[in-house]
Amino acid sequence: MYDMKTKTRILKTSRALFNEAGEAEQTAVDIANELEISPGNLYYHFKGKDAIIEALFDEFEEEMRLILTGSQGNIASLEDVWVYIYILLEEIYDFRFFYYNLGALLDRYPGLARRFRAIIEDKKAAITGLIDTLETGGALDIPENLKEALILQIVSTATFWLSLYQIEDRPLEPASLIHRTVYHILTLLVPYTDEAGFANFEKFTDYYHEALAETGARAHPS
Amino acid sequence: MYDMKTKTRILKTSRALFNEAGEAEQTAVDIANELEISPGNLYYHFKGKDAIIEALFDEFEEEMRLILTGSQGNIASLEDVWVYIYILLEEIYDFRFFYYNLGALLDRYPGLARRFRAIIEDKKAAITGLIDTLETGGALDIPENLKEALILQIVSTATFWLSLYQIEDRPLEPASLIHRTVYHILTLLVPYTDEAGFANFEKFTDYYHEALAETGARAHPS
DNA sequence: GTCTATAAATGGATAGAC
DNA sequence: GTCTATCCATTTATAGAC
Repeated sequence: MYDMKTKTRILKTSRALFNEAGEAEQTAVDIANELEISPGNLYYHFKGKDAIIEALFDEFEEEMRLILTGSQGNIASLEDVWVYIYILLEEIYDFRFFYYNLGALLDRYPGLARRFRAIIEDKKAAITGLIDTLETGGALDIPENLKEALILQIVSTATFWLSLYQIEDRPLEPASLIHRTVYHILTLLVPYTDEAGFANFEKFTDYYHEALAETGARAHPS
Repeated sequence: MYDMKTKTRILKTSRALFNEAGEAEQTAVDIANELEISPGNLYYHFKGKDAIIEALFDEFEEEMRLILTGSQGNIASLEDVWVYIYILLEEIYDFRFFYYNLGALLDRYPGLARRFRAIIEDKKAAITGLIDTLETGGALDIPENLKEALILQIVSTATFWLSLYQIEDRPLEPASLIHRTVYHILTLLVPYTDEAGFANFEKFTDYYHEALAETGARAHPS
């Protein structure tokens, strides 16, 4: 931390602060205090909180693009889907403050709205590609008139899962949270798998419950 | 409008303002201006914006409870489900500003968070009851190990649908928006219906496309 | 109940010394 | 690059007259 450039430290600390305590709650001065630098110094590096958020979005956008436009050609089974979705959700978790405040944020920074929309489109394309691959490989068979809605459903879940857990307010470890959501998404595909795929899914169910148990959470509220 | 008590007018106008331009953007003075009363007068009736929001939530909570805990015993077909979900989403639409800013809002008013969570629980119970009724009637058959996830999926969609369309940013008439979402939710049930149910669903598909056409929107982006 | 006027508080932003 | 000091703008909130 000590050898980082101030500009880098500002981004790192801001992100942590936003994720933990909410973006809307943090002022420029708060960030400066957390870093133990003066507000003046902060403003020397970034023209206010807006500029910091834009820079953070740059980072987020780049990493999302890497995941979403990377080759999904080698995904052949539900196991592979599991891993892929896990990685996607993990990345979202690292920038979760964007998702907590989405509405307010896109209102305040219209430039971001356009770019965020583009990420959603990439997500849609990635999921579509993934499903097509699975269908070609014979692991899945989805009626044509349901496919579009199913894809939208998956994209939607992969976008708003954090909001749902935020409301539920049962604090879960990040890993459980993500496991649970991946499980949830795979659930959507199960009706369209063959017998083998269904058997596989049962395995995932076990894995999911184990993962929850490991981190001290429970699959079902008491 | 002229014969309404000022207190009522404040609530009515605030809600409209919040829904149209975002809650975070409106100050107490903005609301007073819109009503053409003085800020002092506004503060006489409500101890600031917080008090207004709480009063609006009171209204929302009551109407949601009426819908969610009302008798769903007479729901026997997918058609009935369609109507029921439509009414639910319509109510949410009337208080949509709560949903745009959900994260920030629940952070700012922790008291609201508890109550909002209770509404989600009611939603979950209502959907569960509805599905049980359909299963008893023979219209649906859902594998036991998928049921919980399916219910959560429906609740989640019925909560975050507006956020999704907000991002998509294709301004739709409220009616199309709601139609589309109901269609979307029913899609989740289709894999578990019998042949008759599936045929019925095709009819809904047509209805859905007609509804979109009527309001000048398109089912698919060009 | 409603107004005008004004105080108090907060957060955003910059100038100038080091 | 970094600090201190300060200013400006916005929003909240209240006092006191009508």
